[in-house]
Amino acid sequence: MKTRDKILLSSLELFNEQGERNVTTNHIAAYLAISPGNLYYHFRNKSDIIYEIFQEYEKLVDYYLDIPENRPLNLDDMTFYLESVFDGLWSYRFLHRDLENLLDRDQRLRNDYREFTDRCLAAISRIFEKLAEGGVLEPQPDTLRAAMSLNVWLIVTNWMAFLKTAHGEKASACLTLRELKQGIYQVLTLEIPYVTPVYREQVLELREKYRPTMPEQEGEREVSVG
Amino acid sequence: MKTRDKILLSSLELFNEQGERNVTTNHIAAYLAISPGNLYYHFRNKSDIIYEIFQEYEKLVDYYLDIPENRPLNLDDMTFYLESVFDGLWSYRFLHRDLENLLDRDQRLRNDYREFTDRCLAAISRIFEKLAEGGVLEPQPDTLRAAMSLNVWLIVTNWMAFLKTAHGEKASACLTLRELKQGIYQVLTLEIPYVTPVYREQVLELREKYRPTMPEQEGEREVSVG
DNA sequence: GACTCCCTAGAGTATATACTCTAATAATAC
DNA sequence: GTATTATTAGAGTATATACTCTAGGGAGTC
Repeated sequence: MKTRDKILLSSLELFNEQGERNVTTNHIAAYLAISPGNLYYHFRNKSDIIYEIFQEYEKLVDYYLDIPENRPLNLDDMTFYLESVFDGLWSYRFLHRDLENLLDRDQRLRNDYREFTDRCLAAISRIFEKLAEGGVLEPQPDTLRAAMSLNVWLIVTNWMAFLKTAHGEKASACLTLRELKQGIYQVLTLEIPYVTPVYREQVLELREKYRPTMPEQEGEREVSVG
Repeated sequence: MKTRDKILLSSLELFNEQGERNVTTNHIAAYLAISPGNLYYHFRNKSDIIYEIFQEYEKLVDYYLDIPENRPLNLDDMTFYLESVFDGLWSYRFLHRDLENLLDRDQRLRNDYREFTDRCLAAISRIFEKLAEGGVLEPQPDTLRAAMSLNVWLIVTNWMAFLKTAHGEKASACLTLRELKQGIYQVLTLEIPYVTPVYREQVLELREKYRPTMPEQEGEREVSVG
């Protein structure tokens, strides 16, 4: 693998594990056993590394959120979207951790992220619309659907932060993809009232699959996640 | 005012405006026109300042979220809770910005925050319960109510972050309390399906008050907030 | 061999940041 | 007044971090 790609890959890995703030360019170089000079030969600065990783993330999510125009959506589609989005979040989880600081430091990123958000919100809304076409959800007026989509976005993008802050320990390491996907339970909770009677049972069943299992057997404490 | 209190006050102000990461102890001292030595005479380190500010925040929110046990809750109560909570968020908004890093750097804060979250979630759930008693909301099973409360928490605590990232410009400064309170619109959106028919109209009316006004007259772009 | 181009090493730098140390000054107690 | 304590100034430090600069190796081409 090319050094440049190694840098991107390792940066992502380190950022995800330790947070961007705690990973310096020198750390990345040391981790790869290359010199700082080498790293800076491939990237002008740290921001450029982050920006490039963000672009990968953007591509991935855009790919996931591609919505077929020729047919309505069903429950399987919804499951796929939810699973995919949380997979993406997991793979690039550092981005949503220190987002505000990242955006403050890089205007390109700020603009791109804003547009990215808009695209995602539009996609979520469109998914709701097509789920209604497919008879899974009750149809809703545009404004309500938009507000709901925004709520979904808020839950999806911040579920991980909640998990990390709700943990007692450092939590950076001990978070799992499985836990993350309990966010799907939360999203489905939001949707329940809008599910058509025909699909109600199925959705509730699907939701159960993501129900948080009380994690700590020590009986110490439980996050009251329902 | 005592120097110690001035430090706390100015720190809060600077943290809110520029983010904790961007405000050094030297900045705080310079802002107050005191020496670094003086600052460190009053506080052992930066973490202690943050921790003390957090404790104020905790007290404030705990005070707001005190729930009368002798009567059910009505719509005015709900409005009060929402308004108060967003006021509190506004006053201490830096805390929710870089929370993960703050918690990583201070174990006390981590523990306290975890308990704080639990208390808030319990309070939200209790409010829903009492709103049901008051006939405002339909009663819900415990698990659903818990999951809903968590969704409310996610929306409330992350609405500001969304606003900041959705803005095109640096946004640190140009965010207003008024905009922040559009978060109430989002929370009420979540509650709509559970409002009893008797109160439906009133809640929708209340919600309208917080509807985001399309902000930029330049016709440039609009955050699709419904 | 010499030239070029891509890549790499590694010492080095400017700046920042959290924090320390000493000495002096103001406030208070006796 | 004097002793004691609380407060303050301000220079200074250790460490970190993002980044630079120079020198050179290796591979391909002529």
